[in-house]
Amino acid sequence: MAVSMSPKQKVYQDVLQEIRKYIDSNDLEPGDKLPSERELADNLQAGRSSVREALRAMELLGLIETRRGEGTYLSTYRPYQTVELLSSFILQENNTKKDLLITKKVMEKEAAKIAYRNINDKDINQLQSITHNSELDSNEKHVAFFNHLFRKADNLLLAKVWQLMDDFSYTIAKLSYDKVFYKELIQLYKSRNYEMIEELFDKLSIRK
Amino acid sequence: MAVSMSPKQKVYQDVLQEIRKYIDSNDLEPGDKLPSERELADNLQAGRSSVREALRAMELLGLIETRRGEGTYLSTYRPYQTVELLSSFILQENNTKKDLLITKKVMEKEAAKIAYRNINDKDINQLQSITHNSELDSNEKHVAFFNHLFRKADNLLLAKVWQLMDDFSYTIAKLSYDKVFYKELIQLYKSRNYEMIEELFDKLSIRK
DNA sequence: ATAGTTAAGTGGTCAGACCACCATATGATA
DNA sequence: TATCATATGGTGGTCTGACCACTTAACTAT
Repeated sequence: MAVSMSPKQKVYQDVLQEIRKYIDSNDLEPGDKLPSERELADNLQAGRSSVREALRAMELLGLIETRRGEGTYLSTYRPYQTVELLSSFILQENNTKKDLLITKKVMEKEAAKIAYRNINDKDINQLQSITHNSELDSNEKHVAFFNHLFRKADNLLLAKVWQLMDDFSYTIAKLSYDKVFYKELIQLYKSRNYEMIEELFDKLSIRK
Repeated sequence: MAVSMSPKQKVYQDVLQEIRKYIDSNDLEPGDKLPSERELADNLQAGRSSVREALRAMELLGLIETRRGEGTYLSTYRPYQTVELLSSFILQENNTKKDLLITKKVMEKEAAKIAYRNINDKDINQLQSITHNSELDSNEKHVAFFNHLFRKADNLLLAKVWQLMDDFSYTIAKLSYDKVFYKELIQLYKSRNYEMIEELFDKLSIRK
């Protein structure tokens, strides 16, 4: 039946605890391999399906990585995956257009500001070539442009959340700023004018 | 076999997506009932075990609540189990921590600015009473303080995402700002000094 | 030695079987 | 009629056993 004598606890939660203990007592580190599902089931005297429920939950949280044919491995935990999943549920509940667009803009502004100190001449060239790329429509330009900035902002979490919002806003309303905006922002990077970034964004009016 | 024609995706992840869609298209709210596991498996042409893997993961995340003999219900997101579990697995990653704290701060700053135009004398009093409430520790004050600001910012999405970040930062590092900070922010609201809000936040140094 | 084949191990998935539990319909009783 | 016990069906909880797809490594045959 189960693993411990806890009466109410579900088996998969027990398994979760046991796996944690196992990791602990064996000093497993990210990259190390966990026992196979069958072995775990056997050792913990639980069904393989229960073990899998625990492992799948861990996988979804980003705690482990699973490779078919190979095995299950510990991974370095980053909340990105979890945040991503939860956000997708939050977003679906609050798809107010206004909230979405404002929040997105906020994140873009902050990315632009955080990225500021990491922007070099090469980046400026790349940004410029994006705005001049005639193969992209205005939305694609927008995404490419800010993707670059988020990368330079070096905050994966911020980037992920923004990405999610962008995906959602896509179904609601496509958004890009006035052409002039991008040029002006690049200009600010060129002239090393940090203060004006905030102002530039504030001038933007949210419209579809 | 599966639900969609996505080849690489695991079934339980497809199921997750489908459930999300189901919730969306049926306008389900917290407290509402989901179809039974057997029914879902049938409708989505997946095995019950796969459906369960998805549901267990959702349960762990606090997205659903499950009552034996009754059914599965949507719940308002409560991260209890997740937080507890994660904290027992967490391997402190500096980048993660930094990303999280910065992102959180960004959202708090923007909330403070957006809320600005909706803040009245009553709000100022309430904020003040929060900072003076001796029954709260500094973290609780922080949360209560910004909860109020997010409410006034009237952007539910921003608030929810912030809440999410706060939940996670809890597992990594408790965070509140210097006592003086809150007083100064209130002061800025009082004196109707919008410009300085940005500066006040910028002065904050993220420290672990 | 090298290339090709085979076998064993692993995760991915499903179907079916019980169990424990809950709500409700059913029916007997007061 | 009103009340309470009980049967029944639905639901989640769990296990078992069976395949499949894929990877790795050992084992051939060349």
